[in-house]
Amino acid sequence: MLTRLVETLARHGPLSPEDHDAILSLPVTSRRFGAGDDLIVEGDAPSQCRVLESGQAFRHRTLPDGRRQIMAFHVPGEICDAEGLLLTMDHTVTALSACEVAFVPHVAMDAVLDAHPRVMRALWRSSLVESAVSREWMMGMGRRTARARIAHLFCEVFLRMRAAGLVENNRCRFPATQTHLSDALGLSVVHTNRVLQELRGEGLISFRGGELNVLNWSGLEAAGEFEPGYLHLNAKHR
Amino acid sequence: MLTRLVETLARHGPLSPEDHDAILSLPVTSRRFGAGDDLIVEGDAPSQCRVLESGQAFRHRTLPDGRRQIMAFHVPGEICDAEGLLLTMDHTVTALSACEVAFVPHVAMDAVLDAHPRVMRALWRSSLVESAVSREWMMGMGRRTARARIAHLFCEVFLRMRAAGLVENNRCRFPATQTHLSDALGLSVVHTNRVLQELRGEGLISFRGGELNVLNWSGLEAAGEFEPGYLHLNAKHR
DNA sequence: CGTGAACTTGAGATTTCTCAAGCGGGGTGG
DNA sequence: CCACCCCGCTTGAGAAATCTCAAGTTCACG
Repeated sequence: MLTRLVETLARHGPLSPEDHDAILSLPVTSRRFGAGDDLIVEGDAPSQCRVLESGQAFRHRTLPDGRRQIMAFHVPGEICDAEGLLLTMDHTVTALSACEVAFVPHVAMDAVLDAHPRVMRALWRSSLVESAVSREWMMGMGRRTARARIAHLFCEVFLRMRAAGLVENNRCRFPATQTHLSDALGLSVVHTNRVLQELRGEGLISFRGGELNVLNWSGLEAAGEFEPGYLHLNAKHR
Repeated sequence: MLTRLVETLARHGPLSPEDHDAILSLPVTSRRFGAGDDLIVEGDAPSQCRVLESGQAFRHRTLPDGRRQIMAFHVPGEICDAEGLLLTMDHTVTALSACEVAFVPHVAMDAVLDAHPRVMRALWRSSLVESAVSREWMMGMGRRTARARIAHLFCEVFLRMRAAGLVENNRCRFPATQTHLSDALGLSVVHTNRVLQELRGEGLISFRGGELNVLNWSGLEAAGEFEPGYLHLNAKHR
């Protein structure tokens, strides 16, 4: 069941065969969600972990008057409410596309984590990488132009999807609307739309039908001032 | 030595007496830094943890052309390079004020973490709270006005300093310059200055001589659309 | 008393926003 | 099978927040 999760965790730290087995024998129930369904909402104190087996999701929070901020996108293989193990949810996670989600009871997860320090470390490391991604988003929202922010986001999603083995021919699924992009980047939809046209016009990307197609990687990287280090993708585990 | 760290970790999870002892008997060397000194810089793969025993610090990254983004402020008691245990540093941490920093070798720390799952969890939880703070900053930079962002930052620093026992008479140390504030909030110094005058003019705060004085808490909260939940300060551990 | 960093102020320039409206395709009820 | 509707995308145009440039002031410190 959780093979995708094992792959993801293994990318975050060396796991022994026993660690593998422990994860794979975790009790799981699987459930499907449609695009736009909430996987978990602000204020919840969950008793299960949600693992994204397939599909994409996003974290977000909405202010009373409707202003929304998207804080992260999730790619298959990731636990999208890991903080729920230790904290009450302070934001909502919603399906961006149709998703298959594996539910793992916290009690079982806790037992594995306490008995297998390497697994806990791997999960911890994955939260640390998420933090690094957040910081990079801050860099963008605080100090980059709309154009760079959009290009940067595309670079990031593309690389993370590739790491999950979900890029083919420089294409990957990314069914975000322009409203999603705007809310992720702190822009208005109108402006996002205009900048998107610019990027398309320059032949850097195509972005239609829920699919991102990178036509000119180095151009896109340059436009986004993108440096992949913060994703810690290939770093040997330390 | 590490009593402050123990306090901080204990706020993040129940620790047994043995856990306490394990932390307190960690080997430590202490060092002083002046304001503006780097505690650790981007690209480092440290072999020690840095614990802020006193003073404040901030995380930041600077783009080639000089645009700087501050991603977090640190308050005494926090480990300011916890991610260094598992990751190469992707940003720099610099002293905001004069600091006293305790250095703990990773080998020793690792041993304690593996032998004491509750300690690892507490440390992990503290990274998760840092993430929550990052998300709140994103909310601000993406969707709040300059005024709300500044007020919000003051609320946050004030509450975190209070949690560390460092507020007296509604005052706490916060020796950030207006340039620091600007770089943390994604604003220009000029604009920061003007908004600051506004907040002062309304009698919400005073902010001089490296000291923050909250004159009207509820007014400041309102101006910042501040809701303290994301700090997870009083939450019972889960 | 000189110097530099931090803070202030003025004023014009930009980016980005808001409001408003039109377009287009897919999905649905009649 | 068609008409309608809604959501997402696009465009236009004026408005607002914020930025940049430039210069002056203040204050702590040597």
